[in-house]
Amino acid sequence: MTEQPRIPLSRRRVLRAAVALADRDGLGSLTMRRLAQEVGVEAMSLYHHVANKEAVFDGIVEVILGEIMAAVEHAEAPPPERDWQAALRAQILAARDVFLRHRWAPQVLESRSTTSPLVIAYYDHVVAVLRAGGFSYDLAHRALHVLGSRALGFTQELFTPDSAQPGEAGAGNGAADAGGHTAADAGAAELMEQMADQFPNLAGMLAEAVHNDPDGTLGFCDDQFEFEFALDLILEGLERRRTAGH
Amino acid sequence: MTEQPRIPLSRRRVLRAAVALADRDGLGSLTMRRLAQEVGVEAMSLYHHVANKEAVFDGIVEVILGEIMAAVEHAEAPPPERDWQAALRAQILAARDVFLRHRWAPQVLESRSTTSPLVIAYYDHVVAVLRAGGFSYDLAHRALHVLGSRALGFTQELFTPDSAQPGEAGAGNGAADAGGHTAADAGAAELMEQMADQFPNLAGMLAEAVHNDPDGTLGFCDDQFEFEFALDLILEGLERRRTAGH
DNA sequence: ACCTGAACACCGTTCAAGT
DNA sequence: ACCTGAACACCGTTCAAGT
Repeated sequence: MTEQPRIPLSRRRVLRAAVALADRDGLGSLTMRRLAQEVGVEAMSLYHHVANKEAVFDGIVEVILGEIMAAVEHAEAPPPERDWQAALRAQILAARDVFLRHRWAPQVLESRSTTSPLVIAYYDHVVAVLRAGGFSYDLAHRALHVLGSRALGFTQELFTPDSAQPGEAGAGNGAADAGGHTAADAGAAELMEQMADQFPNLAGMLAEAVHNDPDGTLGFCDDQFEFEFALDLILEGLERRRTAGH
Repeated sequence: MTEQPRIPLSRRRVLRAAVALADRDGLGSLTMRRLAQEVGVEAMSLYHHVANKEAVFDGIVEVILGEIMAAVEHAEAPPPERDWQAALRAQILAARDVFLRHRWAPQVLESRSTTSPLVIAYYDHVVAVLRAGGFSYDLAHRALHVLGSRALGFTQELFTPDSAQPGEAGAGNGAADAGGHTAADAGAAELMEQMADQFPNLAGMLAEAVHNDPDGTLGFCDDQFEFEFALDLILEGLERRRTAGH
């Protein structure tokens, strides 16, 4: 409609449209029919450029990892021989920026059963940094396990002590909307008390955090701050083991 | 067929069947129709006991978290006031055992958009242990972020430097089976060389690990060992920050 | 109260047919 | 070579009807 279908379809164009669609409407909206519609074609035409839907997921993982590789290359960091911690830290935070632009990407990445060669290449690069920093292969191997997905710049949070995050979350046919219209008004304090009964320790944690931050400019959980705190703790622990000669 | 449908259906029985089905055939086989078949009923009958499929997923998360709570309560651990590291370590490893029995559980847990009250209760207990160990609320909060899902006993591995894991992995209509019949014989060494070219650092890591373990009784990645190494590194890092008075 | 059959609105995917 | 329409085999779910 809005543009004439001049350029012929290609695998690349399909995958870029898939990424854009997931960015805009969430992963649940990424169906073959919707994707076809997005590139102005019938669903079955997609199969000339991708084998099936699994291949689409593999493809968008490739796209995201391409962005990560580019971001890592352009990151400003000291040579790892001089300061491996600063070098790895800069690389990981650069990778993290990509995931902040594509919030659905961790979920897709974790859903892949066979590891993408680009993921392997990324971890190969991490090992290169560690080796340059004086790690044995053994400790480098262990470091990969300790870092886990954090090496790529994200952690899947099971539990955010923040207020409930709104918005769509998955495939979601809108449900679970009943009886929530008192949450913002008088119900807030009541809910707080209820939580204090059931989860006294978390409630205490929450109460103190609110107290410490009266201006409320920062959220209770500043994810970026927490991510860096955790990352530094791990890097420091690894350095300690390295100098201990593991 | 094999047993008469004596006892009437119940939410509890539906959820236990769902867990058993996921254990046996994988998460991809968990459809409303298959589940109904499993309890000897038509698919539509399930809707008298669960609201919809999302409710089934929420339900089996409840079941697993119930198992975890029970396992944690029966774990042998010193009182956290005396040794918080040993106490938390024992709790986390007990929780981990449950996930080792239900390999699909992490994926379901991470797919939930609203955090289960049982997950909150679990993390409340973690904070209790930390508080007893002398943590400020602030540092306890940070500890939750550092631990992430590791507090529950699992880490989602993006990349296992092991040999490719076989078997089913998801919804999987069997695909990607072409041209793999030389993997076990002469192809292995060839593949090794190919990897050495593309991923020199990982290849070096792999080569040394094989050399260090000539008997081959242990895999390259002993996950339990790695999990405990990472956990101890983190616990140690947290203790260091605690005594530093954060 | 609990279960059912038929039907609806979606999926991913195959196949024979168009240009 | 690339795209299409109709069809198939699955989903989750609704609804009116059975006992």
